[in-house]
Amino acid sequence: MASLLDALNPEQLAAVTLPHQHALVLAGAGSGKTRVLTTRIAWLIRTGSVSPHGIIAVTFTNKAAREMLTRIGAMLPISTRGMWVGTFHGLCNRLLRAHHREAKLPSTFQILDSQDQLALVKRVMKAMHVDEDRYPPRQVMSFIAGAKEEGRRPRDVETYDELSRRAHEVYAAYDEQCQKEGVADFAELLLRCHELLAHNEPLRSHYQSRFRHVLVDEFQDTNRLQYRWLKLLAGPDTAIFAVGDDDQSIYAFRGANVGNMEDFRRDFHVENIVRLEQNYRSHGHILDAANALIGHNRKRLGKNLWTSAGEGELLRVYEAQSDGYEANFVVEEINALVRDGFARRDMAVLYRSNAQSRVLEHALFSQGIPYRVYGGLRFFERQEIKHALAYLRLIANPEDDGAFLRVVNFPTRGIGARSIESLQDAARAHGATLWHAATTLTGKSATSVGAFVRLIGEMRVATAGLSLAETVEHVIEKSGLVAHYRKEKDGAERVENLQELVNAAAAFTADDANAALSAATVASAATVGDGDPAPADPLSAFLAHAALESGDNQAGEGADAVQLMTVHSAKGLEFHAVFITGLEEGLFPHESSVTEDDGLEEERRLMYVAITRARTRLYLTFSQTRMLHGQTRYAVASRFLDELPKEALRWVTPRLAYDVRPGRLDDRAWSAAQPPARYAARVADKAGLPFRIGQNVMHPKFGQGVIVSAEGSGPEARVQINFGRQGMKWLQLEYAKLTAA
DNA sequence: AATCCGTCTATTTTT
DNA sequence: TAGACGGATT
Repeated sequence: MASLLDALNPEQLAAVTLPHQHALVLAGAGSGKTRVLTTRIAWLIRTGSVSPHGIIAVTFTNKAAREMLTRIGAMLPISTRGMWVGTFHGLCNRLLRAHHREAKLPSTFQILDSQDQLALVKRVMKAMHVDEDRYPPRQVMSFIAGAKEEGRRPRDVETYDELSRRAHEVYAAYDEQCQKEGVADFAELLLRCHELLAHNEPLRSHYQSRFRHVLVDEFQDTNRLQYRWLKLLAGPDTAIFAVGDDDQSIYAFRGANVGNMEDFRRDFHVENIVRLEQNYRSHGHILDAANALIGHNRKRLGKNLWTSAGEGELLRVYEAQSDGYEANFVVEEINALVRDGFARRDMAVLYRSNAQSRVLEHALFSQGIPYRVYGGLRFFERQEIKHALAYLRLIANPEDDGAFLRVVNFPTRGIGARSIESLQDAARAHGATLWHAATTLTGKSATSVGAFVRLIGEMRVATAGLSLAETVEHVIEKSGLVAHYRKEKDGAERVENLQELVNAAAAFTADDANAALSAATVASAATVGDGDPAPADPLSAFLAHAALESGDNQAGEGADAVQLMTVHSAKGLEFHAVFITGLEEGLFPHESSVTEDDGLEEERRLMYVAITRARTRLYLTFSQTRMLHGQTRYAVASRFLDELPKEALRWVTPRLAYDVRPGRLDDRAWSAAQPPARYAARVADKAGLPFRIGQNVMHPKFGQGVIVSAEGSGPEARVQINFGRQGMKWLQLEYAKLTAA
């Protein structure tokens, strides 16, 4: 026991050994959050206060769930089987599979990923003759997802405008269609599971008494429905152990509700609140900067990180003339760091939006520096994989219209738009699925649709006795997918991926299926049965796995490469050296955040997350000009730079030839941008304005700004000025009292 | 059925 | 700027 708790600091120890009561752990960045969570679980089991069977631990990502399992496994001699550790969606899926009848789902129900979901929304809208231009499917989809995340079915939804009224109608039809096809989108997993527990008292009390400990990771990221789900799961003898950091809440845009932390405290009368403030990651100046920055936020539970590691290096600030120069600076510094013996994989270049990666990649590539870009297409999202999965889905559940449409004519088998349309008409007329229409209409006839129906039928028969891997192998061959991609000129990689899918299926049977599906069933004589099912249908399980865990996005995990990613995806990671790039008003903080409620505070939290990724060295860079949407934009430095303590910063921009302002290294003049002369000259000639684009100006009301663009001439002339935190303004030159600054 | 071309759009993302 | 998408063309 001692060894388990040995290396914990007093706060961590307090959290780990809390009594069997609800608790909220405010875990600052780098404060050993995962360690506390996993040690808590190990401690509970070791002290015999609960069996693995009585624990459920919820995370947001599969990665976090895996990490937790690995670490628990390392701490405990016993098997972690029987313990429910997973994502909200994964755990709900498990419950729904186990109780599919009560949840009114077929045992083989399929999970729609966002791609599938959007396709279904479009299909429903088309059937309803809803104008896609007036009601963009994406917006309708997020309306539906948003409603579900609030726990609302169509009958509970309030509409407020034209779009929401129409979206509401689509929602109703969409839900009906999902039910007909036996498919569930991501939000549906949670909502359906919530309803299952809410409406089925025996089931609810069964799980409530089973799970004596509910542990939640990243609690600040939970949405309303997830919180309600947790509340349902917690019975009178359940203790919820929630770990989170309100300062790292950066997912409000997808429904995360930090307010859940306050609500939790109130709803559960939480008395045990532990703050983990000792940071084991970053040096002093970095933490000073992080603390000072986040101190500008009003809405906080309050926390101050400290370290015993010493002050360390100053943060290096660099102002570039253009995004290209900024990238070059980053590359030079990376080269220098490599020369000093640091691993590239221990350096990260962060940016606010993905579009910024291009210039950086270009610079890295031309210098021959290996790099890896996070994000992008994941394995199970690839076209060829989705196609193969669609065949598999049809074998498991032919009513799946999405899967049907995806492959009915792929590879092409002479089923054109008109035959598909007549199928859709028939299906609609009978209120049935496409499969139903196809089988009843064409029956055993010699039409191409009939041939497709037979193909699927044959596949189902042929794979009935096969292993999962053999099934996949059979399907990718017999469907003609492999042959099709062999013929295609750039198909080699796709064929490889299909082969990789077979491997994934083989691996799945070995590990995941057992871990996920046949976890120890501690005999529950309960009438209810337990969510530890006998490995029901391996194919459905594999398909669920494919939807819930979309796989890695890139190969080359092991390579020593510089890591490029958005600040969002850097959350939870740490690096020796971190570059935060594009620190400009309008970009970071992003311009669309100023109109959102609490948008700026969320941007600031994002910056806080970015800063706290760095262990020893942190670069903050921005550029005077940036190519955005095909246009050069002039920008001023991000206000976040002003919010950092000067004592922690070291200005590293070399004095530029054109820049002769005195004392610029010391005073705040650098926060106004000076564009390269060549841009200014060209535009000034053309527009004939007294002011140049890129020029710094002073306005009596708005203060200092930079001219971003101009239009018109003479008395009509107007200029657009970026006043930094005052925002972007169009001013008529004739009236605006502008002076050169 | 495949390819081409014009139009549109552009924050962040996991499941 | 560049990628995605939809419609039209070959």
